[in-house]
Amino acid sequence: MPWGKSFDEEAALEKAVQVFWSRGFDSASMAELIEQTGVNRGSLYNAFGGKQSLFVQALAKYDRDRRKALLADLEALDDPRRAICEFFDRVVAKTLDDTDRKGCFLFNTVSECATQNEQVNEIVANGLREMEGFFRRSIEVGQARGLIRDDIDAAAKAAALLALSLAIRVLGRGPHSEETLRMIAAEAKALID
Amino acid sequence: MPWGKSFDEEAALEKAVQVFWSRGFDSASMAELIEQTGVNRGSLYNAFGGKQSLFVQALAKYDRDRRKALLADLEALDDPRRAICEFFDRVVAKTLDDTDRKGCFLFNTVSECATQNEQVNEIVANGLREMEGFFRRSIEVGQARGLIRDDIDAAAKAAALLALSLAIRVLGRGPHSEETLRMIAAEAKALID
DNA sequence: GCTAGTATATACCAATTGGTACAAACCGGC
DNA sequence: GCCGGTTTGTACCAATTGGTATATACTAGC
Repeated sequence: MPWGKSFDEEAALEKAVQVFWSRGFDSASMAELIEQTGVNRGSLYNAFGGKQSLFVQALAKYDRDRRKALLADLEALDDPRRAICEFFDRVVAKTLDDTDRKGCFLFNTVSECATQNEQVNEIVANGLREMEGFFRRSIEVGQARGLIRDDIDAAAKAAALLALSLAIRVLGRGPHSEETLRMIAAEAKALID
Repeated sequence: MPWGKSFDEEAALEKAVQVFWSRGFDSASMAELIEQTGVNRGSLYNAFGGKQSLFVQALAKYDRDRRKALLADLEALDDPRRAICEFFDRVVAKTLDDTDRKGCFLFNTVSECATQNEQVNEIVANGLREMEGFFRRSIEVGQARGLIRDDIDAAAKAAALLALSLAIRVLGRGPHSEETLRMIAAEAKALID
């Protein structure tokens, strides 16, 4: 094996992320993927396999680079209450910034799960599970440190927080008022008061 | 005009609702629409116009037959607290029943708004607005009757309730546990305690 | 400079996309 | 039984779909 691939696979995959993120699996076309990645048709198929396989890798990259990274960031604060508040501040900010209304790739894909393969379902399920886990852990740690009231049900609140963050991201894709999104975020924070 | 249409336009439209509901606009094909409605290609185009126009009419029918009807039903209870609880009980029940994971046609369409025309955006915006209005009105009436605490912000809670119902419906389309959905519904009810 | 693996451009494929055209069968009012 | 509009079946359209094939150009190690 004299030498390896030469084009930037990671950069191409990132472009693919953008396409699938804004269009979803079905509506994204290989033509657009090829155009946006700038990679030749044959090379794309050779490097990533078909459309399905490319989608899985794109979703996995998004999950790794964005979702995992964000949660790690917030957990590193080592301040559970602030982590949750910051989470919602960032969600709202990202949503308001999101001029082309792509929303969240992971949340968008939840709606496509029924028509997707097992790998996609695995990534989505794991992503949601870990987000819920982040909320639950934050609450429990907060309670252990006496920063959060002890009588709240961490698991229940975690589910509600996941739900509210998903709703902000989805509503952000449609007709919405900034005020509504902010109110939802405020209610989320109020859940752990 | 000697005589009118002969096939059942309403029944055909209901079939179209089912197709768009489960597939979304992009992924639904005219071939499937024609097959499922049982109406001939030419007749379909003649009666409803193109795909876009058919989608608008299908979404409008869903909005009218399902969303509007449900809210009217609940408001007729004339018991705001029970109306909200019943709303979430029904949302969870429908979601658990939803074996093909179609979710809610209106909520699904929120995610497609960016690529849809003004009429679709209008229906979605109005639907969300009226749902939020239903929650807010219920809370305010409850407060006026002394059934709901007076110190809660009706507008803020209404936004949160809308968000939670949307989240239940969306999460129901992906990998989820019944327990999670029930917890979210319980948290929704707890918001007005 | 040869070689082996890679990238590119292009042509090609069958199938499907949304949409149109049209002739024939159908039907109620006259 | 004729008439006007409807429904139907079918053929057809250009464009696009995801995917494959191939011939050529490229590049690094030998």
